[in-house]
Amino acid sequence: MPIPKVVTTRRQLKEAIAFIGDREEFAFDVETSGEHRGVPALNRVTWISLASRGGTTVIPMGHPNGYQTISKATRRKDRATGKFIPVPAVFSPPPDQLTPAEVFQELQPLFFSGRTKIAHNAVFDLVSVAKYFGQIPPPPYGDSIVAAWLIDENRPALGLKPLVEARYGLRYDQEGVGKRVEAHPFGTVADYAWMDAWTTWLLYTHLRPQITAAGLDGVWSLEMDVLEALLPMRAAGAPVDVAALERLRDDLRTRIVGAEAEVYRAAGRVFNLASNPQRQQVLYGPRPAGQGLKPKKTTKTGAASTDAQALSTYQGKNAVVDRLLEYQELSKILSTYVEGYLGNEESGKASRIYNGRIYPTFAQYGTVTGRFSSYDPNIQNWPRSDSDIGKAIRDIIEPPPGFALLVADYAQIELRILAHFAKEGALWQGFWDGLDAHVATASTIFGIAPEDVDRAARQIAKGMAYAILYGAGAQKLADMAHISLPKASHFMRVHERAFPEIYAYKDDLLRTARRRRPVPYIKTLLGRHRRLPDLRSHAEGLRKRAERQLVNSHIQGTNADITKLAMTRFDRTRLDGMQMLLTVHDEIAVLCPQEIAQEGAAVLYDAMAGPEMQLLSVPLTTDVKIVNRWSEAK
DNA sequence: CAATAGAGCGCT
DNA sequence: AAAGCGCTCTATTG
Repeated sequence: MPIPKVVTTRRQLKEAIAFIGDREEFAFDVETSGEHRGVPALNRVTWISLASRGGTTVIPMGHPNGYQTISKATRRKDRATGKFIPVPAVFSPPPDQLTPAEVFQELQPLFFSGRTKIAHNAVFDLVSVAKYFGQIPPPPYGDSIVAAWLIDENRPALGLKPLVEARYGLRYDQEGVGKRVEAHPFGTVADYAWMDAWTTWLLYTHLRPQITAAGLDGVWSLEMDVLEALLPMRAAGAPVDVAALERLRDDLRTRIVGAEAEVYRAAGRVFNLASNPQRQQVLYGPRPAGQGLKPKKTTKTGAASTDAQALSTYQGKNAVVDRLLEYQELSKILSTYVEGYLGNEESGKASRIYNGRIYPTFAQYGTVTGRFSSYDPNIQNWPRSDSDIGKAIRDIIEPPPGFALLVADYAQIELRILAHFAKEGALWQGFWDGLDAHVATASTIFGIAPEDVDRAARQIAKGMAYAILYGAGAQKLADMAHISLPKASHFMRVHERAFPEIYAYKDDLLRTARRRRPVPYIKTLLGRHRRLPDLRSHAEGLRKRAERQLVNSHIQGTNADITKLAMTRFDRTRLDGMQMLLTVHDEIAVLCPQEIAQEGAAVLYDAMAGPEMQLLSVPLTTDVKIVNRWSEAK
């Protein structure tokens, strides 16, 4: 029996499910509505479409519209004011539809079976439907966005529409139906949702064999396990102390008003502190209107830079500079981390806190190196705990009563990975001897005993380590370590003599990558690829850049492999009540019932650094802290 | 009005 | 001529 195209009756639903149920794997896609349509823990699913070999179906369950009956115009000009006013579309009543309860009850056997559930960005769709099932559908999973990313991590747009257009030359959403399905007619949305499931199926069946052909089955399996670990995280979100955030808002607002006034007083004029052209005038314009400072730095377009680095020369010497830097710090925190979450009526910012929780999205496909990215909100760039303001921000994560926060991070993991790849030498030995890596490096470079290494020497060594990782030049090192350029060059030469194995590793890696066809690439510890076409560029600047990216990707990507593996291990071994909250590249934070905090910490430790995680030829160590607030961890 | 670019800045 | 991100604001362009 063929599959019905649009399902509005129980009989059709049973037919559709019987058809899909005959298959081992199926793709699905949800359309969501409501205030929180982008938050899968809270949104309302108004359509679900299913596709598999030979058939695709779409199931509406609460679409509000029928046909569009009056005008196609979306806005009209007001005669009196000349402004545009939105015109609400007028629709006929929608057809009778099944309810979500009816639909998900029937879908239960399909989703809670051994069939492979495939979607494009599957975490979103799986968590969206999990609410209706009362639990998260089990693996196996497939994800066409992850597949496309593993095959080409450099692709700028991984969305379903760009991929479908690139592969099939097909464009089916010119009007942006998917952005707001409830604003479109029933038939339009039916076609749209149907296409989403169908194209997801097409893409997946096209891409999945390519994963195998490219030798990426290992990372694919890792990423599907990561996807599984992300589901409960995304479903639960992270609890936030709203009252503390509001107090912080009030405090910052007061301080900013003062800071702003002080800038104006010092400058002798009022201007827009956030406008670069105006800041340039005030700082670099001739006296008396401006401060007459000499620009120390230009932006990439050649303008006089007013960033903190450019102004640092005049710190303590010019009152406008000092006050401006203070203002800048406060206003960054307020707008990004406080009002960005609480919302702000005046500027029209929406709140990002729902039921006392934020729901950051961790995109496992969000970077070219294999790391996660985080957005809406980005929780990976919260200010560090070494300032009071940073502490206050981090501390808005509030464990519920009876819960502790476990915070674990890998110690110097990128340097350990570097030592592992270099296989031998002073860095490698230093990790085995349990030395502080930077102290050990300083001791080697300067030829002094470790106990004689002072802070300045350690700072230079640390700068050196990151210079190697990121491929910085002598100038950058000089800036970082606050030393002269000749000194920096000298230390870099000494470093090269003291750690020949590191430079041999880099050369080797470059050679291996260059030999690969058709495009040069590296493989991380767990087999992830990073392609760098520019490694063969004839433009020296591009080629050198690609060389730096290659070394960095090898190390950063291996770090991502290890952290992602640790997350999957944690997900499998976590005790009842434990919940992963967030991950910041080399760090994992977890909620744990207070009474099992010790056992929980041991489980987390083992997941991150237990015997099975000793994947490197140097020890991989982790520090797990049991705290009440995040800032206490550092 | 919406989208984009540029500058700037938070993090590992 | 330092790798990888996302967010906010202003100014400009469509």
